[in-house]
Amino acid sequence: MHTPDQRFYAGEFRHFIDEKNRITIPARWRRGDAEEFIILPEAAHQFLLVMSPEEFSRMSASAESDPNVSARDRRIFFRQLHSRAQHSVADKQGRLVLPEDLCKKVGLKGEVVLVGGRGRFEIWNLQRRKRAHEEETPTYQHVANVIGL
Amino acid sequence: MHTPDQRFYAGEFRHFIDEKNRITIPARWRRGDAEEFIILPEAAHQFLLVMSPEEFSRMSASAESDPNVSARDRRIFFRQLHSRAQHSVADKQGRLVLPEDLCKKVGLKGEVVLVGGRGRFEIWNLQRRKRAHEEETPTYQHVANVIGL
DNA sequence: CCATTTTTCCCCACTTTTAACCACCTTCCA
DNA sequence: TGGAAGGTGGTTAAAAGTGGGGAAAAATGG
Repeated sequence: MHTPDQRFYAGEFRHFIDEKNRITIPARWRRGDAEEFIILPEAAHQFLLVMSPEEFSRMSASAESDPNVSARDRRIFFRQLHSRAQHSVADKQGRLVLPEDLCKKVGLKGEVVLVGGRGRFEIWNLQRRKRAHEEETPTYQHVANVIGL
Repeated sequence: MHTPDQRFYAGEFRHFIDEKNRITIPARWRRGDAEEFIILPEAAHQFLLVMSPEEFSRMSASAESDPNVSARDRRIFFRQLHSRAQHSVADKQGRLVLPEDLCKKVGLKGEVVLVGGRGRFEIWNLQRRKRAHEEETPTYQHVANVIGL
């Protein structure tokens, strides 16, 4: 249930993107020096998705095999997917350089929120995150009730 | 029926959260040094839930497979779940640092109540716990009667 | 192909926060 | 009644987060 590269990002952190578009990855989320990441904007440009290359591969593989997607759609999807994704390596201080264009797309500047999500994490604009979180809360509470959390 | 990491927390303890948001885990509940825990607020922000990463995984797995939850709701649920949960490790004295924001959410400060509950335990605000306990007592007694306890 | 400008990235430095460690007091039990 | 264990408080050293300078690399233009 826990492969070696299977990361687990949990919690929420507020950090700053500096003048050089660098953002510190929470220390608890780091595994070692010069960690590699794939960065891509979420489909609706609501936030940035960050994950390891392995997680990216897993995600791609699952898209590859989904029976609900036609071969044609799949081809188009992968073309866009790989053009949107960017590769980045953390520096010795554990910071990631976020590509300027991706930041613009999802409205990232100054203080942002890093949100853990299993094998990946998200980077959100502060206000947008607040709104989305509030919108999702009723659903969360509903499911929590159902499963008896 | 008892896997190695399957814990059983029983009883109720009154402890103090200090200036640094540390709380001592009851000695009887400790298993070893540097024990790991996942901390998350209960859905209605009534108290904090504390459990081992294994217990957290089990709980996640049960949500994963529940047939009463739609795929969409499930996705939202997991997003929120992982953003709310925080990872923490006990120090050599058996104390846990509780994240400030989580304490605020459920109104924890100074003296609190630790309540055992199967594989996890709860941390309550004193008054709130008292009220909730009184409200739940009739139900408890009713069921106890039914099952002949 | 070389010179110049721009960008990237590596490293150092500072401040704040975290966590490791030590010390004390109280309680429980032999 | 003394020793050990449990709970709490505080000090100090380490780590985390942030900012910035300068070398290396890349892009640009003649």
